[in-house]
Amino acid sequence: MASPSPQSEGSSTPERILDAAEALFAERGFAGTAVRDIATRSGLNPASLYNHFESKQALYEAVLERGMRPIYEILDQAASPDDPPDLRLLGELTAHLSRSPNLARLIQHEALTGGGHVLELMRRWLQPMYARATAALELSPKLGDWERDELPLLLMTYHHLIFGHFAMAEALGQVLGLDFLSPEAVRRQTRFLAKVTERLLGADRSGES
Amino acid sequence: MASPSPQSEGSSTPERILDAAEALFAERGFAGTAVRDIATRSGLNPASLYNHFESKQALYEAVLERGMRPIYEILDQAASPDDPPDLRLLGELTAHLSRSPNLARLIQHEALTGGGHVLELMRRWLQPMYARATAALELSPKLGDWERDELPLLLMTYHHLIFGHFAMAEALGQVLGLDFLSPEAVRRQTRFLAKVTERLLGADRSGES
Amino acid sequence: MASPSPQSEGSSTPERILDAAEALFAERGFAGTAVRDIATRSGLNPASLYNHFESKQALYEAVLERGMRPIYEILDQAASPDDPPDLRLLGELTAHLSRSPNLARLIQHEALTGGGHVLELMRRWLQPMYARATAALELSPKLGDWERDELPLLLMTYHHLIFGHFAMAEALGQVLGLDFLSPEAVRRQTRFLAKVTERLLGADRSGES
Amino acid sequence: MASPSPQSEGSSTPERILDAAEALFAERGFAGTAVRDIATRSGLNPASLYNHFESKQALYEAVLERGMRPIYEILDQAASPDDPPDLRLLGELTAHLSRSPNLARLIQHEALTGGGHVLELMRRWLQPMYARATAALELSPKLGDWERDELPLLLMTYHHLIFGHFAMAEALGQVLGLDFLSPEAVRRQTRFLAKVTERLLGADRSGES
DNA sequence: GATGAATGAGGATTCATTCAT
DNA sequence: AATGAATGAATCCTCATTCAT
Repeated sequence: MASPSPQSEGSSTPERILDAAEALFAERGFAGTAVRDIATRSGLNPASLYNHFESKQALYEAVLERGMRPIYEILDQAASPDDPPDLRLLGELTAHLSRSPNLARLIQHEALTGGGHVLELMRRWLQPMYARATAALELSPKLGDWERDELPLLLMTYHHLIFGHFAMAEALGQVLGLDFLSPEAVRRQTRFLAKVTERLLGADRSGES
Repeated sequence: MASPSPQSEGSSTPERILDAAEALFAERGFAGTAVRDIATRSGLNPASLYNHFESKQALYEAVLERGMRPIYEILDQAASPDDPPDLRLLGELTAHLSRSPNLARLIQHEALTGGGHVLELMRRWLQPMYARATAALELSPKLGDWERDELPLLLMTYHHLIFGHFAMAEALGQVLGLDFLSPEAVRRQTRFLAKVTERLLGADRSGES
Repeated sequence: MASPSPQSEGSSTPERILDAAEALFAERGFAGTAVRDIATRSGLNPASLYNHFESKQALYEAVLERGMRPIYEILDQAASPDDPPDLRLLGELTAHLSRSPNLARLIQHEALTGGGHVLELMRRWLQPMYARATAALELSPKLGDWERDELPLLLMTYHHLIFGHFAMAEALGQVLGLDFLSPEAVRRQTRFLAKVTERLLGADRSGES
Repeated sequence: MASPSPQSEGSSTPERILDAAEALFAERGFAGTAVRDIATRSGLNPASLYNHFESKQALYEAVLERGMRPIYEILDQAASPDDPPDLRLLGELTAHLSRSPNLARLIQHEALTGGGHVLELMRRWLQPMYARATAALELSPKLGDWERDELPLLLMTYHHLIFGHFAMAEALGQVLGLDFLSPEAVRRQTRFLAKVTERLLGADRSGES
């Protein structure tokens, strides 16, 4: 059910474990993933895994931490008051997630099972993420015709278009017979995001973007 | 961890089981839900549950079946060549899901764990759903400036704005301190959808909406 | 390592489990006893055991509870201000423990590992036991030449002569090649206790015994 | 759960290990003690421990050996035909055990779990100990009114009053709110032993005390 | 002598499921 | 239709021990 992954050859043991865990947690969720499978995929005995991580839960959090850090950094540096919702930011996020779609699935799993043992992580990660995003949005030029209480909805829309998109990319791709992760598809999604942004927030309808 | 739900008092035993299962599957996913907890929440002994459903898997599918039928029907009757992506359809879906947000979470769980023992269900439910929606979209008047290969992206966007929205409503509501399920919030979301639709697909840029 | 015990045939399942557990806990202590061995000795699958007791710890406490109750009752009814430390009490305790020497070992295990997860039980059982015993002792006629702060030492002496004796009976019996549990040996120990009591607390040195 | 003990600073590594092991074995018994905890308490990695002792079992036996030697020597040199059961012997044992109460607990653990992998040790240590003690007792002057088959019972009594006393000192002290290990308490126990001996074996009933 | 990493065996416990009542 | 009791398989994790460094 889980054979040693080829990509993680030269890396350190903890990294191999994190890779294996990330893939399986993303695919099956926390409860659906057996420690034994993570171990097998890392080429280890399950017991060895506990030399590197204290528990399944701790491993899960390490996976999340490692995955979230770059996203956090992208959000951090992107507090610039540029173009509408910061097309550069959207582009970078899209690029990053297209490279590690597991991450998007992990985050969506988190969001779905919210109430449980991970709500703290949501508080720790998602909330500041939204705080920053809100701040960025408010600096955006043309918010004219959105009500203040529609802002969170706009934000969620972007959340869906980025995280939701890549979280469902693989599954939906299979069902629809498409590939949402090819470089071309990623370019298309980036272009799509720009177009959507232009229409939702963008330049005055009479002028150019 | 799971006490008998008050709302399902007068209903039949299978319905009480389905209610309990729906809530727990939505909250914790398939793997994260224990049959014993479903039984407890239904006021039953775990063994009794097997008088009504053949297995956990069968119960899960029954939950999905029961939940999906009304959605399927909404989609069915809404193949009318009306206004942009059929605002009435969007409104009905929104209304329905706001009443049973569990369903939205279930569907998103399905979408996330795609590969597994549920892919068949995705094929059975999601694919026709998308087929219908695509058909509906293509009948929409102003698709002028969207490329053909952007259509699935538009579709996904609507999927997110409907299913993703209500799937994350509870969790995100907690984190952001908002209530996305109040009647008022549902009205706002419906209005928001209309606005988004108007901008994405709607009225000629020179005319009115 | 543990074959179904013959003595516990007709009894109820929980009782069979308690019997098995008592024997093994007495022999090997809490940490040294495997749930699997208790199950085997009860003629059960380890999982079945959890239909009757919540955990190993809970089972252990049930064993202790069941074993302590009769002792507690003996102590209860023996608050009579009779002869020196109530020879009848000593006799009854001796008789009882000689019939279930496991109990004595269990109590000594408890006393030895004191600090741990069982200290609460010690507080619950041993302390009142000592309180009662102290009260009884103080009513004893000839305490003349014992200092007040020697009372606990006298108490401990009796604790040893009763509980310690039967706790070590089997092991020491093997080493010394004697049988401390035969009816005759029990009578001898009872006589011995009376003699010791006579000398330690008993009758005036000049008068009768 | 086990932090490096302060007292064993300057000592050699094997001694530090023996100290840690003695404390933990005394507290939790053999089965209840994890090699890892011994290592931690010795300030070592579990693996390092195996540079000094072949196995957990070997370490346990080394602890017992080290602890028993002085007792053995005390018993050895005390075969003198002095006063009733050799008050000096009792005093020395009491003094020694009050200084290392762990030892008393260890011995009682041994006595309790008799049947197992330690019975050989009992044979090796306890039996000669009793042999010597018996010899010593028989040289005692006033055994007049004890039957020959009561001798082992007298012996056990002394065993309890010495080993049992210090084995339970800490635990019982906590429950009763007393300190049985303070110098004063040790003096009191010594005095108590003398008094008991006087009454059980001592001076002619008609003469002086 | 010390250690980080590895492991097979076994630890307690939970799981979904069955069956006699 | 309901349940208490039973169970094999699997759960996460700890154990004592080994070995290359």
